[in-house]
Amino acid sequence: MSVGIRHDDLRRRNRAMVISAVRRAGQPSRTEIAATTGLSHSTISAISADLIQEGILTESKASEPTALKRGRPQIGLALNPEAAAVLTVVLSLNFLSVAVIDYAGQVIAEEQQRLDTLVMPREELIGECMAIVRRRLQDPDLDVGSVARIAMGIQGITDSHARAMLWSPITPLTDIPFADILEREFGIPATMENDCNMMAVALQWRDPNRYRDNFIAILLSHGIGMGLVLKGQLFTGTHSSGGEFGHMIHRPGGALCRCGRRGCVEAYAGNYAIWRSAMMISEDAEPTDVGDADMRALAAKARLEEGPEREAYRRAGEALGFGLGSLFALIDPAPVAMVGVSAAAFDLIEPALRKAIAQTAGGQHSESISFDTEPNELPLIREGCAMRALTFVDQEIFAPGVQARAGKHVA
Amino acid sequence: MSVGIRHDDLRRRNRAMVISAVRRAGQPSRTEIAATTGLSHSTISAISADLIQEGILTESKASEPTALKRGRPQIGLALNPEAAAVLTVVLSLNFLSVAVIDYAGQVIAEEQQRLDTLVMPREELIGECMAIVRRRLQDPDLDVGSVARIAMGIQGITDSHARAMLWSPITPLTDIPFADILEREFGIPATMENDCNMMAVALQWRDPNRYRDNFIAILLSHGIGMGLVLKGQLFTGTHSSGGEFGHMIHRPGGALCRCGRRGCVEAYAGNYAIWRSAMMISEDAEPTDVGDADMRALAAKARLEEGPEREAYRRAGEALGFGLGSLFALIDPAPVAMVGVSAAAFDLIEPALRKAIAQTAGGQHSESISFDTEPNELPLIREGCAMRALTFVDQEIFAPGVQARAGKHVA
DNA sequence: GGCTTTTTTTCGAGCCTCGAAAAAACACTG
DNA sequence: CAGTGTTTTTTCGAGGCTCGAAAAAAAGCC
Repeated sequence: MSVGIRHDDLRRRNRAMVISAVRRAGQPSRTEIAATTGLSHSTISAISADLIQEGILTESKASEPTALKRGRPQIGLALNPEAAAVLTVVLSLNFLSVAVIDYAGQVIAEEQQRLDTLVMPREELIGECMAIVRRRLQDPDLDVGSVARIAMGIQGITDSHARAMLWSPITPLTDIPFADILEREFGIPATMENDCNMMAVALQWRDPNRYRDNFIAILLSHGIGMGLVLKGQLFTGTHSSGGEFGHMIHRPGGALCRCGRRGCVEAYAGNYAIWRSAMMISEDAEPTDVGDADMRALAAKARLEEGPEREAYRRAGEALGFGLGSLFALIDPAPVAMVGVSAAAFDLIEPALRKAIAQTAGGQHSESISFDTEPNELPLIREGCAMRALTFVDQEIFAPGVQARAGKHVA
Repeated sequence: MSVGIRHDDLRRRNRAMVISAVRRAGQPSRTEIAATTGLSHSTISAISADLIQEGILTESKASEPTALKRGRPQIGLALNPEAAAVLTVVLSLNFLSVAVIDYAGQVIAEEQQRLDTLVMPREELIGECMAIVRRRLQDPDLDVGSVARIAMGIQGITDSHARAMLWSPITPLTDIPFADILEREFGIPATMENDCNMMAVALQWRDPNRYRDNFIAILLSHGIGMGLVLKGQLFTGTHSSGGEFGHMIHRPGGALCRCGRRGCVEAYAGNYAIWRSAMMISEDAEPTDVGDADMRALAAKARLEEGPEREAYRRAGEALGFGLGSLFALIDPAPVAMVGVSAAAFDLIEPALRKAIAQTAGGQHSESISFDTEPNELPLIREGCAMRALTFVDQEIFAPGVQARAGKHVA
């Protein structure tokens, strides 16, 4: 059962609330924070005084474009960029990218690198990841002590505690506990996040109006992934990162999927599946890697004329539509963001997708379901990792406060 | 954004925690409560003194079979049965059943009635429901003032706020706001709950070891319904009661479902679908009602010999298996309880079901997924309604406390 | 009957939030 | 430019809550 609320939890929670209000709103005044949190002005005043004194928040006087109003002007509160820093590591197919981000969310350094993820042996892959992180941490411009968190994102399945990569399409290797390895190597708390989950987190921050309580982010790439937010919270499985939308069964016993099973949504809508279908290769053929450029050429061809290419996208749309329909039967319809190379070909996918959804339980409001597309997943994943790490610092490091933290260290 | 924690929330939450600890544990001592809640002995002592003084809890001296131990014996705390009462109304096909339950969870009165739900006009159906409730409330043995909550359960789809029945297989009528009607009629707060959700709630109370954080209750009856508990919490859709497992798509464009669409899981696994298949009737045929006795006879025939009956159950198992597999792809595998008439025929369903699951993403641990069967859904639904209503009283009426409630009334 | 053990209550200290009032900081006005 | 009005922020005392330590209570044990 959930634990009771102790007296000191109260302050911790309300501090967390103030910090998150500032992170969300940009430069809210104390009065605005009081309004959104429902706490009294005196409480907000006391808490923000503490937070400023601890160097977590700053008063921003740079509110130049203030509308001239009577009365004492509001003082905007902002996150102090120097309060901390976080580091993001995004590992994708043949590509490794690292960024250092200040507490206010600005990128202050980054580094990228190509590497052959598909063939690298275990030690080498881990080694390269550690090396690039070490280079960034040794940057003389950076105060290493301020790096409070590392968030690593990867395509594939991670465990539900965000500690390890269990399986990934970008490497034959499995079960690499990246979070533990990073922590041991650098002594900085780390997590290993699923790419689609991070996309969802990023969308929530980018456009909180559209992506607030319930929405779906779908990665249309080599594989099909999903990040799901329900009731404002990231939905993860109980054992794994969950949301293996691509491996819902579209046609029992159907086309061969990369996962070895048959009839998965991905076996019709993944890049390799669209390619296989367009090239009139058997559905039983082993999945092959298809480059982004090839996919773009395929989409162009499909737009040009009727033919197997267009038919391939139609079938992808159908699979995605029935999959979404089944999902909507379970969770009610929600806005969908399509991300990845094939999202750029969403015009080819959409008609069949909508037609399929209309035939399912979720399709009652099929027209009202809205889709957004974003062809480039990498920036989203990094942004999601950054926000993940930053909110961790907010909630777990800064919210407890100095005396609480001091107490913990002693214990 | 979520609201800050005020000072008075603290007491409310901790009172709620103590009450729920007592409801869960039966007759825990103050020391046990302190251990499970993590609060100090002094706090538990203060809170329980209040609750006893308010007549919500009682000290139970009836701890006869206490193991003789040194030291001051523990005093068990129990719910005071007379603190309040709740009323459950379960409306199912041709059957209406009402029960009055005391605060400790014991049934103190009940009444049942047959009625032709399929053909009754709107006003008459509502009228019969109100009449049976009124009769129970007028029982001279009952203190009407103590009835604090009515929970109504129905087969079908309810809205996400548990206020109205949106659609049900037991009547052609739609959109009946039963909760509002009950509240207006009797002045007692009421809810309109989905049957499968209540089954899940009941299972959680009946066997908290097996059904704790993540599990699935599936109703195998005329239609196919599902109640889903994730992370210990009932999962409901954003608009409706959600979890329309029966209308996930099994075969795109396949058999005709009662809902008018094609290829739903229910169109292969609902009673009418099994019957249709066993009788070698076309998959395009309109669904017909099949009695429980007929279904039992069908199952007996299927057990006896190979033939279309056995094949029908096999196909039902396959549909359920692929549906569950897709579900498991999204939420990771969890224990499943099969409830309803066809759960008694689960021996006929299970082999094909397991075989299908094994071909899906969730099937990696296909053997480890365990199934339970319970042929009678009605007692479960009533029990779920009762617990729903009682925990509402716990959390929303008794937890705030008298002075808080007095304050509310004034405001 | 005194001692030990365990549970429960009591009591003062320390925090926290709140409301009211005061202070601060600005615009407007004549 | 001093006075007035307005809005934001801070200050201060009151009231509650939880906690730890100590005391009290209620048994068994010898």
